[in-house]
Amino acid sequence: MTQPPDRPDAARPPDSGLERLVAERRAKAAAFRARGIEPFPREFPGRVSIASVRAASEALGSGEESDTVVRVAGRLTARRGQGKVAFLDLEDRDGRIQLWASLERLGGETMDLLLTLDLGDLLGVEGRVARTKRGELSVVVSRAELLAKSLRPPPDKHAGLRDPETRYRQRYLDLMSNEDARGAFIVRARTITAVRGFLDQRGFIEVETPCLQPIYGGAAARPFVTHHNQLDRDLYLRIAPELYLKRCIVGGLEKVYELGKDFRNEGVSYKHNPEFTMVETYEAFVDYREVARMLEQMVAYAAVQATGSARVEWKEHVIDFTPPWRRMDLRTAISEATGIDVRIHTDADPLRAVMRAAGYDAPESATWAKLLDGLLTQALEPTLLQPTILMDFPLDLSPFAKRTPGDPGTVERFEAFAGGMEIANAFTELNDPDDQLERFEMQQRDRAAGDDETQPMDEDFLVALEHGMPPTGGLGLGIDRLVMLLTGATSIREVVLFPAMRT
RNA sequence: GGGCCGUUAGCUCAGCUGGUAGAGCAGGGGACUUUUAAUCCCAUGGUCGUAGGUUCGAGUCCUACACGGCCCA
Repeated sequence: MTQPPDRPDAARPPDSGLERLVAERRAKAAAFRARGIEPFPREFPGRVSIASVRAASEALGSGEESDTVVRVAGRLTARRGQGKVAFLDLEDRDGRIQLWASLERLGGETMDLLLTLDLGDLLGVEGRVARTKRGELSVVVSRAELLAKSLRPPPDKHAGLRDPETRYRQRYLDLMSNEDARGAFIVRARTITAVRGFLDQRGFIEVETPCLQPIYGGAAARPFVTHHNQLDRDLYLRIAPELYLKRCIVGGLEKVYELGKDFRNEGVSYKHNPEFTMVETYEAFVDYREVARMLEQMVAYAAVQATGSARVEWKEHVIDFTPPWRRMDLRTAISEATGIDVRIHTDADPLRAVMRAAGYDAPESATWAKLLDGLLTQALEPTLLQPTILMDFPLDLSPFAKRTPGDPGTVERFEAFAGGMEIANAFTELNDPDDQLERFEMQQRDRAAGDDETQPMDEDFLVALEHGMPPTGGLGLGIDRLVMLLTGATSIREVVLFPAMRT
């Protein structure tokens, strides 16, 4: 396994490669101190971003030097030339710019500083902006200051860091050496800002509800268990904020959302991380059809804000989030995709037989609803590349959704898919406390039958519903998966800064 | 959980049928006043993921394990 490098003072054979490189860097830091240069100074005032320098200097012609003096700071990523003139590349979060250093302008001491620096050191410079004869925008260095000494060698300046394990475990190395990695997290930040802005603008208020919950609920998942020492009781990390957000609706907050982490004790895959980010919204007085309209507008808005377009490249395709999205009835979609009509096979045994005959996985213990869900996952979901809203789910899979009038086995629920993944889940919220009690009881029966992803009974939530919850449309949108789609990432680990790793 | 692949210098990677471990970059010494992966010369840097096994001899073959990646469940 690839371990993070040992500390330099750790016992190891003398003069090993890394130890020597670190010793050389430490010796340089000591030499700076001996000359009265602090290798870790406290500030670099007046610094502007490299991107802003570039934007302000577009008109500068080759061979021209402007009167503008700028102060830029960042990491030293490359150096060309030595002796009496040198070119260095300085990189900050949003850009890279060449530094042009000459003995003539700088004098021996500063020139020596620049030539003694190591790649990876943090550096601040002041100078006029110029464009070289060959057209490269540069800062003609008149002052230079070491801002932080890097004591360990950075990844390769061209190839960057490739090893996926090191990229995830030491993400800072990925961020400093791979511009794409940095870009993905900038898109992520913009996406979250856009989602918040969209909801705020529509009159939602952002609320915060407990992550540590005495009873978990709101999704079909196994929880993490933790313990409060003083209260001497176990608590669960939330699998969803749903039941608390509905309490807010009961209280009259009318339109609420929460954007934050949920925790589900399940396997890790390209689209699952045990902790992940979800936005849940609840709006009083609307049903799931209105939620669907809001979702497609919100996602299209976020895509434009984060990437500049509602059309994004995904693998070899282009996904177009422009509303309206395709809407299909779940059962129709399944029979079109599989040839299996779940409206004919209305019991578990015949459906299981047909599924097995068609080559699908159909566990003996699965109920009819679970089998249908299996068909969705196996046959339909991977084909849903363009944004698609599948409407009307089996009641058994949806303990918090309102029944469809005149169709007792069905609820007003939709899931949205794109890129072959589920990205959102929504329903007309169940607000009849007696029906809710029945649903909890159904869940208890399923648990007794061996299902370990059922909802535990939540009496306190029922009491809240008994005080009266307005008709409400609710939504959960997976932020990580949305960001995957907006960045072209094929693994959730590419959009989670510090993904879960073994040990 | 199963299958396949990977783990060699700080980084990126070679290393064939088993025969004393290589390159580029980075780092060290030197040359160079407009470079763009700068260039040129010199020297340096390795418990080949871990533990066993086969063999006269293992980076290479076998087994187990660890960690990772991809696919499947």
